[in-house]
Amino acid sequence: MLYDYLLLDHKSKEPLYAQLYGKIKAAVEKGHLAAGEKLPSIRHLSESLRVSRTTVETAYQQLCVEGYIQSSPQRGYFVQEAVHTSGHKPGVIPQITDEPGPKVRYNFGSDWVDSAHTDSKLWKKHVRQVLNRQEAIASYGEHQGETALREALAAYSHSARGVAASPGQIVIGAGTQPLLYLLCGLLKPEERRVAMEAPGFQQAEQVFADCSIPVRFLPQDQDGVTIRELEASMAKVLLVSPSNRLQIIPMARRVQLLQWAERTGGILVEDDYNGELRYRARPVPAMQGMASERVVYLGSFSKLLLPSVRIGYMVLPEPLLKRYRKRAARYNQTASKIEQLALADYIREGRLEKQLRRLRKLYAVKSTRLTETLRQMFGPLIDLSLQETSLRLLVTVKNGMDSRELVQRARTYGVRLQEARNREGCVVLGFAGIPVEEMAPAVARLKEAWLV
Amino acid sequence: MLYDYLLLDHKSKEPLYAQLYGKIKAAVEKGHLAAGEKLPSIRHLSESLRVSRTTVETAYQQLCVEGYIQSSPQRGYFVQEAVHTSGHKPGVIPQITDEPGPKVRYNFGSDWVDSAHTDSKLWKKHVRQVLNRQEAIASYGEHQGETALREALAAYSHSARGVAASPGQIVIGAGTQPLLYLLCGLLKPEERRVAMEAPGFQQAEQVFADCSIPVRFLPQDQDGVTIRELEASMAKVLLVSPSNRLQIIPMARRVQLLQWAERTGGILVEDDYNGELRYRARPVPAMQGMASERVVYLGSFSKLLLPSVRIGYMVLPEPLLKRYRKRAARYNQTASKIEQLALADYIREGRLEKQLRRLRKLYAVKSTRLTETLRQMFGPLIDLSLQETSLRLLVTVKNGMDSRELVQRARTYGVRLQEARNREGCVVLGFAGIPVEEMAPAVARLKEAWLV
DNA sequence: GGGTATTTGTCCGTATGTATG
DNA sequence: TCATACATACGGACAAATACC
Repeated sequence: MLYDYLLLDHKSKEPLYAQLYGKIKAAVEKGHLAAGEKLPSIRHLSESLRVSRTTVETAYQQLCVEGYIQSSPQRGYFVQEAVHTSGHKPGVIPQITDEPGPKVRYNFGSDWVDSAHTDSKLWKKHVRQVLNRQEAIASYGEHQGETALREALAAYSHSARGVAASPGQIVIGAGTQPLLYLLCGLLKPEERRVAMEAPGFQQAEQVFADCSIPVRFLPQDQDGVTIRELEASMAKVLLVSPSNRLQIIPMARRVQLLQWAERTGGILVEDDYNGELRYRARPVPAMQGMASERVVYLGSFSKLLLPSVRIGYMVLPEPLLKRYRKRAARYNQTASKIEQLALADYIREGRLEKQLRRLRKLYAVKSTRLTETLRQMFGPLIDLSLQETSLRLLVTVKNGMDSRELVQRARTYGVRLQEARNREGCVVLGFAGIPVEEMAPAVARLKEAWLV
Repeated sequence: MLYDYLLLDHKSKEPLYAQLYGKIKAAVEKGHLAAGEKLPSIRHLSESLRVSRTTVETAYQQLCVEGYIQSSPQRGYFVQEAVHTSGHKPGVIPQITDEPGPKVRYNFGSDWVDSAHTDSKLWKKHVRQVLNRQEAIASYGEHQGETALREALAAYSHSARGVAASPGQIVIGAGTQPLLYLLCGLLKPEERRVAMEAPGFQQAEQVFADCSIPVRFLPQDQDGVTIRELEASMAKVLLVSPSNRLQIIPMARRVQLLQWAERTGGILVEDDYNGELRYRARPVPAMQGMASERVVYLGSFSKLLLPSVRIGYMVLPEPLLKRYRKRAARYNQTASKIEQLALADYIREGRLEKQLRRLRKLYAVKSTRLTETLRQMFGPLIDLSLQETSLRLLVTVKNGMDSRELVQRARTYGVRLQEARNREGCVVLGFAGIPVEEMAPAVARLKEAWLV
């Protein structure tokens, strides 16, 4: 085989792998490579082109991350099916149909994920394997969650997030909400005073409301909640989302928060939503690892694995664990046993970490692409500020419109996005749900909407 | 992954590779990295720490030279086998196990079912089919529960239990507990006064406690809760389990309860636990069907299908439904989407009703066999009282032992069973989990335990 | 149809060129 | 000139999927 259209220029300044990437990408986009078609194997192509296997591998990987092609281990690389259909891909279905309006064509809502890049095949395989274990489906699950999963999570959360937890400290649940209910039940009467960073975490607020636990929202400086406000609030429980903020909480403030907890006997609930998804910045370990005695750690997976898998976990510190054990039997496990066991195997085989690496690369590409496109099209008319871990970009538009108007106008042009709270002229673009190749058209649409 | 103990300080004057070298060296010396343990690969560590591969490589090389670690080409770096002071592994905290006790040979616990009679084959088939529907696993579920399942349940609950519900009134959840939390959130402040029949329904009591809703337990006559006590309690919500009692609630009392609800604006929560499993007596339809405006109906499946499938549903009357709709988006669905869809198909094909017929026959046989065997072996030493719908037999043993002692002694003989609350010398035998052919040996074992 | 050889993606340590003080 | 850090490129080893006998 010669693959002459892929011939590379060794004298060019552009790296070999980049040349190859570009050529294949072009071939896919122009339809020269049909959907489902098999690409030459890494070895064959590297021999044909007289380059190293790594060169080909690097190019393939990048294409893979961006969704042009798909890897099937030990079988080959294949051109993605239907990448460029303009319709909705399965898996990008709106959560709720909030107020109807013009049809949403580009969804920058932060509750979406572009599921084109999940490895549902592998997940299915694991579920199937669990199904074949008769004892797994024919018996009740453990109240606290399957031991196998708790063991896998202890190891994973340690290596991925620096969480120090034994399997016995981990409680599984069908997402964050059931776990929070459980946590509320563990609080002593005098502890039922909760503070949060800012309104907006509706799922949590609802739980506290249901448990009739009063919630205070604390004013913040740029580093997050201040100790002064925290102490003034008289709260005994502070719920923080260190990874889901515009700015990370610097170490100094973290230490202060932990000191507050130890000094006052307070409880720090650390919601590590998407904590492992730092795709660009350097990793910041969970606070739980710094002082596990006063911290409750909350982790989840729906953004990492598949939207349909709703499993979360909570790491309880010793004092709360004691209270939990007394009443564990009164809480039924909410997460599906089969999915728990499948997830345990998935993690144990290191698949989750692999998936994570893949997602990090993908989101790095997406954020770069979005940033570049915005800069290019709007120039000095916008300011950008990328949230380092979450999958959102904070955009300040300097065209005189306020946040509401920006959102409204975008909406009439078929682009869904969110207002930034407390920031005039700011909107938030969640880019997880936008396929790479739709970034440019989506931004173009925004330009139409905003620059009249 | 994270390797938080290796996190580097980019602002430090010390070179990155030197920092890394020092940290790993310290970890090896302190024994945190055991001899022979594999270090993270250069690639992974460089990605995790967001430094270049060379940085990691330089550190590794230096460690290699100094004999701390060893390179094994194409395999990785490993900690040198050498004598190091042993230390505790990080993050491994001893797990607490519940009291062991003698091995359980015969399990009369009421949370047990005899798995030989579940049709797991068919269930597996349905799950597999759902797995093959890509859109099913690659998208978020509906907050209220999958429409397909709610439609199937509306039809099933009507035909099986006389429940009058449209799919829009049905809310799915991972068992009764999450649904009760949700229900608590729907109550107005003045409605937060709950009455129950008697202590013992721990799962529900715990939910009310978590929501700080006071619960009154009402004295009963033989037909259940009396209206007089109900009115005296000033409760606004009454939780009844009509099918999970020793005696059914007669129609007259049912009407009285419904009238109470209508007269006072009260809410009747009907927990129809195992309601469809009347294997001996004539079926009694759900109260919900008699006056759906004031009744919340709760149904579940774990006893019908497979213990591992934890799906329940709640039928909300119009007034509560309105409140629910307003905040539905704030509650995430807890039940597994895949299992919801599999269950929908299962029900739609009429499998659930078939399974029900099978179980009714089976449990009729089991209860007869158990009753007969007990009478035969113990003669006049015991009194039996069979709960008409539930899968339990209330046994009064007249050998002078109290409930605690009966349970304890049985346990040492490898038989697990439960105390009957508030009844001296009584124990509860749940027979769902004992295969028919093991009834006789199990009872013989009890005889050994109790008749010394 | 069951064992064996081959193909293939993937992981790995390594080497080299280059930019920046 | 040298130390540091990064980007690119190389080929060996491995296990799983597949094709072949």
